[in-house]
Amino acid sequence: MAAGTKGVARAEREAQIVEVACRVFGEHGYAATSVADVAAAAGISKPLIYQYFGSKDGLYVAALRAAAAVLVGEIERTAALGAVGIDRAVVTLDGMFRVLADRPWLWRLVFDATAPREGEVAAVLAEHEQRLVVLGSDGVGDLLALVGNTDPDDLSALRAVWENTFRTLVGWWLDHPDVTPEAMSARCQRLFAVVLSGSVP
Amino acid sequence: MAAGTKGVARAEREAQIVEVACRVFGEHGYAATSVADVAAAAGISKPLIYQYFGSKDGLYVAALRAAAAVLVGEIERTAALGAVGIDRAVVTLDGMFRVLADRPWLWRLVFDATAPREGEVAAVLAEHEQRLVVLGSDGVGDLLALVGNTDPDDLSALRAVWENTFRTLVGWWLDHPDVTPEAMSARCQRLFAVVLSGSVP
DNA sequence: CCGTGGTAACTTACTCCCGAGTCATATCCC
DNA sequence: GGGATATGACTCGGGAGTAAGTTACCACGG
Repeated sequence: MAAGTKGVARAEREAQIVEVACRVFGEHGYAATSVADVAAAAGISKPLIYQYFGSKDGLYVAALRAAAAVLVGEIERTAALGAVGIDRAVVTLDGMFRVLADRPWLWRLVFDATAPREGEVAAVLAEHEQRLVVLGSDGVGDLLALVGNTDPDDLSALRAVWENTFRTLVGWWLDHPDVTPEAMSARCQRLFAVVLSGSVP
Repeated sequence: MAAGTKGVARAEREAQIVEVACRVFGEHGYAATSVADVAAAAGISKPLIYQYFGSKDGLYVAALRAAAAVLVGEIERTAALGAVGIDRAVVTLDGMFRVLADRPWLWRLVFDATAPREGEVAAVLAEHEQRLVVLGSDGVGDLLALVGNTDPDDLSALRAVWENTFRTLVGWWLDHPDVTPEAMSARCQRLFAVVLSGSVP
C-alpha cells in the first residue's frame, strides 16, 4: 500500500475508526483485541490510530464514550417516561432491545469484563456506571419504600441485583439472535409477573 | 537460591502450589496473573510449576478443580437438603457465605471473566457450569410449574436470572467484608421477601 | 498557467517489553 | 550412581508503541 494520503479528512477518519473499533472490541473484547486488528478491520495502518488516539486505551475510551452515549442515553430516555414498577423495567428492557437490534456488539463493549480496571478507561467506565446506579437506585428505591425498608445496604444490594438481572436478560437475548425484540419484551413481562406474583411458598 | 531439593515430596508440593494458585489467581484474575507470580508467592521457581503442571492452563485447571469441588459441592449439598422456594435460595446462599468466609478468593477464581474461553480450561468451566445449570433449572422449574409455564426458553432465561442473582449477592457480600454471613443471609431473606411479596403496581 | 514549499494524511519497518515455555545443570537422599 | 527435587538463565512470540519517510493536496508568487 502506498504511503501517501487518501484524501480522507481527520474527523471523518476518526469517526470511521471509532465505529470499527466499537465493533471489533465489542465482538472480541478489549483484551483479545490488538490495535493492529482494529487497523486491519478499518483498512488502515496502526500508526494512524496512534496518531489520532494516542494509545490503545485512548482508542478504547473513544469507542466506549460513543457506545455509552447510545446505551446509557437510551436507558435515561426510557426512565424519563415515568413508568413505575414492572412497567418501568419492561419499558427499559424493550428500549434496549430495539437499540441493540442492529448493533448488538455495543452491549459487550460497554460491559466488557476484560477492560482495564485502572487508568482513564476505568474512570470512564465508573462514570457511566454511576449514571446507571442513580437510575437503578431510583426504581429499586420505590420498591423498598413501599414496604418501609430504608436500609442503605439493602438498597445497594437490591440495586445490584436489578442491574444484573437487566444485564442477564439482555445477555440471554444476545445469545438467542432468532428472538425478536417484541418476543423478548413479552418474555420479560411474563417472567417478572411470575416472580412478583408471590406464588412461592 | 541453591538448585537442589528441599526435601518436599511432589504430592505435598503440588498441593501447596495449588493452594497458592487458588489465592493468586482468585485475587488478581487469570489474565493478570503470570506463572512467575504464583511461583514467587509459593516461594519456588517457575520451572517447577511447569514440571508439575505442564502449562499455565494446566495449573489453572488444577486450581479450578480444587475450588469448584468446594463451591459446587457446597451448592449440591444444600440443594439436597430439600428446601423449596425462598428457603432453598436462602439456604444455598447461606451455605456459600459460610464456605467463603475464610477463603473468599475461591469465588472470583471460579467465576473469572478473564479465563480462556477455549481449550481445556473452557471444558472444565463448562463442566461445572453444567452442574449449576442442572441445580438452577431444578429450583426455577418449580416456580414456573406453579403457574403452568412450560416454555423451555422461559426456563432458560429465568434460570440465568437466578444464577446471576446468586452471583450478584455473593459478589456484593465479598465487596462488603464487614458484613457477617449471618447478617448477609438475613439481608437476602429480607430482599427476597420484598420482591416476592407482589407489592409492585 | 506553472512551479514550489508547507502541511495534513498515511505507511513501512522498526524497537521494546513482558510473559509463556525450555534447557542445562545443581543438590540431596538412597 | 541414579532418580527425584529443584533452579538460573535462557529462547521465542506477540502486541504496544515509535521513527522516519512518502504521497497528495493547497495556497501563494511569479
